[in-house]
Amino acid sequence: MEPEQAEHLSQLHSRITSWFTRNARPLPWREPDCSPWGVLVSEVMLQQTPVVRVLPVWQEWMQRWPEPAALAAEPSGEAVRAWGRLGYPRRALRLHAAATVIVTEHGGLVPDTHAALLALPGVGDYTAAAVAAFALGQRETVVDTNIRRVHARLVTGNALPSQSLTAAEMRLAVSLLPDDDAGSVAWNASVMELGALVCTARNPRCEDCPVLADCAWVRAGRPEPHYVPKGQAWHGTDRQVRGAMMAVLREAEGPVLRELLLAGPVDLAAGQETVTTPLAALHALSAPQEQLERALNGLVRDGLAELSGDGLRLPA
DNA sequence: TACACGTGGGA
DNA sequence: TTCCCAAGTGT
Repeated sequence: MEPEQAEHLSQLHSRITSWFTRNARPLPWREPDCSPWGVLVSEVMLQQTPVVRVLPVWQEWMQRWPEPAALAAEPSGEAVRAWGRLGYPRRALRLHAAATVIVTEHGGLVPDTHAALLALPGVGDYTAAAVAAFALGQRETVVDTNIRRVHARLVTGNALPSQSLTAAEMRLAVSLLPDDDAGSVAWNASVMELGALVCTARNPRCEDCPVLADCAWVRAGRPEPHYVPKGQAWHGTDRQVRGAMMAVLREAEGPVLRELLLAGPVDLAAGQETVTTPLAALHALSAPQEQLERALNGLVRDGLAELSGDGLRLPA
C-alpha cells in the first residue's frame, strides 16, 4: 500500500473509532464482564432483529440460563417459549442445540476459535466472526448488513451494498481491517454502530457522520441504489400462519387440539372469541385448510412443535 | 443461487 | 395504510 493510502486508512480508523467512543449505545453484551455465552446469545438474537426488541429477552435469558449447561438441561421448547415474539423461532431451537453441543463437545465452554464456533448450530460466518471478535478479542473480518452498507457508501460509492455478499466486498473488508487485535475489534464494532445509528438504510444522518468528507457516495452526489430491494411477502404466506400457530403454542399450558388449530374461521358473532387471543388471531387469518395443515406439518418437521396425543405442543 | 424463515415499529 | 427493514442461517 502507498504511504498516502496508509495514512488515509489510518485516519478513517481513528475518526470512526473515536466517534464510537463518544456515541456507542451502552449495550449489556458489550460490557467487559459479559461472558462469551452472553455475547453468543446476543448475536443470535440480533440476527435480523432490532436491538430494542432483543434487550429485554436477552436479560431474561441471561438470568435464567447464565451458562450453556443451564439451557441444555431444559427441553428445547422452553427456549422457544422464552424466545417470545423475537421472530424466527428456529433460532431459539438452534441456540438450544448449540448449548447442547457446547456441553457435550466443549466441556460447557463456548469454543474459542472461528472454526469451532462456525460448527455450532445457528452460527454462520457472521456470528462466528462476531463472537470471536467481540467476546474473545480476536482479529476477525466481521461483515454484517451495517458494515456492508458503510463500506458500499464510504468506499465504493453505492447507495446500498449488493444483494448478496460478494468476494469483492470481502476483499474490501479485509483490506480495511486494522492489523492489530484490539484495533480490529474496535473497528468492527465502530463501523457496525456507525451503520446502525448514522449510515442507516433509509434517511442516513450524514450531518452526524465523522467521515462525511471521505464518503464516495456523498461525493458522487448520493446516487440512487442500483436495484430495487424486493420486499418479503407476508400477508397470506405460510410464515404468517406458522407465526400465528407458534403464538398459540407459546401461551398454551399443554397440548393444543389439532382440530382447534386447523379449524376454519369461527363465527365471531357467537362471541366465543375475540381477536385478542392468539387462537382467535390464527382463525382470523381465514387460511385455507390445506395451508393450515402445511404450516402445522412444517412446524413439526422443523422441530418447533411436536404431536402429543391429538394435540400439538412445544417440544418437551 | 435463490428462497424460506417471524415480528413489530417507523416513515 | 402499506411498505421497508433489522448484528443471518440453512437448504
